Amino acid sequence: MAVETGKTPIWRAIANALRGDIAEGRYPRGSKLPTEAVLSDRFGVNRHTVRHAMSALVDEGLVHTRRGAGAFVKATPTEYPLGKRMRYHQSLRAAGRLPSKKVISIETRPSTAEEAERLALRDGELICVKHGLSLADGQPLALSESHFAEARYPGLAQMLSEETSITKALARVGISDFTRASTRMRATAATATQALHLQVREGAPLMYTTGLDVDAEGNPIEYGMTWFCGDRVTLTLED
Amino acid sequence: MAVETGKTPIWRAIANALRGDIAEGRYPRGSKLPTEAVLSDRFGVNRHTVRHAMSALVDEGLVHTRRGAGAFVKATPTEYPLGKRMRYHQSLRAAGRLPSKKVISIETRPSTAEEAERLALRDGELICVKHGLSLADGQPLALSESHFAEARYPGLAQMLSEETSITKALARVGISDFTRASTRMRATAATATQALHLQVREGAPLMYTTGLDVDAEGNPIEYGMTWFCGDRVTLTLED
DNA sequence: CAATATTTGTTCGTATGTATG
DNA sequence: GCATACATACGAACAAATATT
Repeated sequence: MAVETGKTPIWRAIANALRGDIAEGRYPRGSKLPTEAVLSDRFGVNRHTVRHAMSALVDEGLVHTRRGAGAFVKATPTEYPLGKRMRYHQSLRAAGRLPSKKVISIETRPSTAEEAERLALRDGELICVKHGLSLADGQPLALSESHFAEARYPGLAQMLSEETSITKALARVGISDFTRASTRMRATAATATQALHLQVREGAPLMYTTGLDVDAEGNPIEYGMTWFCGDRVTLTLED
Repeated sequence: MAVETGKTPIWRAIANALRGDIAEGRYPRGSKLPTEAVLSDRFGVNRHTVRHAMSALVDEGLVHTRRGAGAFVKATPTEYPLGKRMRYHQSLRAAGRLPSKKVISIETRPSTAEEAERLALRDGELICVKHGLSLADGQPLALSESHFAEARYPGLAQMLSEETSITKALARVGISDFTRASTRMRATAATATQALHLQVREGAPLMYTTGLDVDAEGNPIEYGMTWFCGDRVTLTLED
């Protein structure tokens, strides 16, 4: 990938290029990156500039360096399959990651017109909203906001605070199965608060997805919004 | 949506918030935005600051204003369905947009190891690469890079330069049908060159998708990369 | 139709932080 | 250190177009 001029500092552009290459799988997990000498030659910059970029990648936890040996890819983006039956923990374990979740807040409040429409409720009916943070190998991966109709699932707020997984909490209120009905995706820039939670720069690219989960009869169960960290996840869509 | 502190100027944060609201459909196409007075009160800022944000949205072509009347939503993000049979022109016309394409460059060169693998070629075999820009209603929507095996489709480079649509060019070399085998998505920041083509800020969030198109027998035809402008497109995924 | 209220557009002024030379 | 320029943000007033009563 070429590096071009502009407002972006050169070292950051180089870091972006290397991060992209790692993300694309050109440098798989565990593989050795080109030496600083090769990189500084390839990009036409001083070795110090390459070192600056590399140190940024080390800070991000993407690569680690060993003196005399080289720089090695520590983590590659998590492959996250989109589909009717995606489950967070399951998907991440399949990708060889250790999944974990942190609850940021759980609130019960009247729904807005939009939320009510998505969940097929009357405007203003109570909904249970869970804000959470999803991690892979301890690294923040995504922020989520999940909306449920309070009246349909009494005690759900309590369950959500006790269980780590939404799937399990839903099971405890009698929802044994659900599927994804629709997904919408956009790219957005991280706000200051999002950046704080995801441990990225403000303005960092995020994949913003909204989705509706329904039961076997097609009744809406959960209306969810997820902000994936653009650098750390690749959403995949098979056939 | 709340506006938070940080390095981002307040007017830009407000513009982002409004852009997001429009994208989410909270303000449908043609609807009136809240007055400057209401917005400046809601965000707790001076009316000038709101005006600055609004003027940015006007510049983007997202909103138009009428003195004495208000600010109105001019365009909402194009809905772009992902699926086995997505075709650019067809999808955009379905979304009520006027699609057009611009060819940036067409080159024939030896494939890299990665490109060869995706297209099931021997390393170094010639490939035909087309760089293009997709527009909706004259506004840049996405940058694309399409890779084809040169040997399999003699004369394709010529066809690609003559036809506006890849589908038509492929038809002229005997490919009557193809489907999308797999799609991968990530969020990235626009580089300076990408920003120039897409007419966005450097660092603006893009949806980077890579996909492989195959024929009825599953043989790879096209390996394509597309950078969608995050603010102007919503990728959708039904059932 | 006319009077009035609302809303955007414009032009002053003030102040602050930051980058540049 | 200092002067300069620029972007950001707030405040007040008025003009012009539109909407409403």
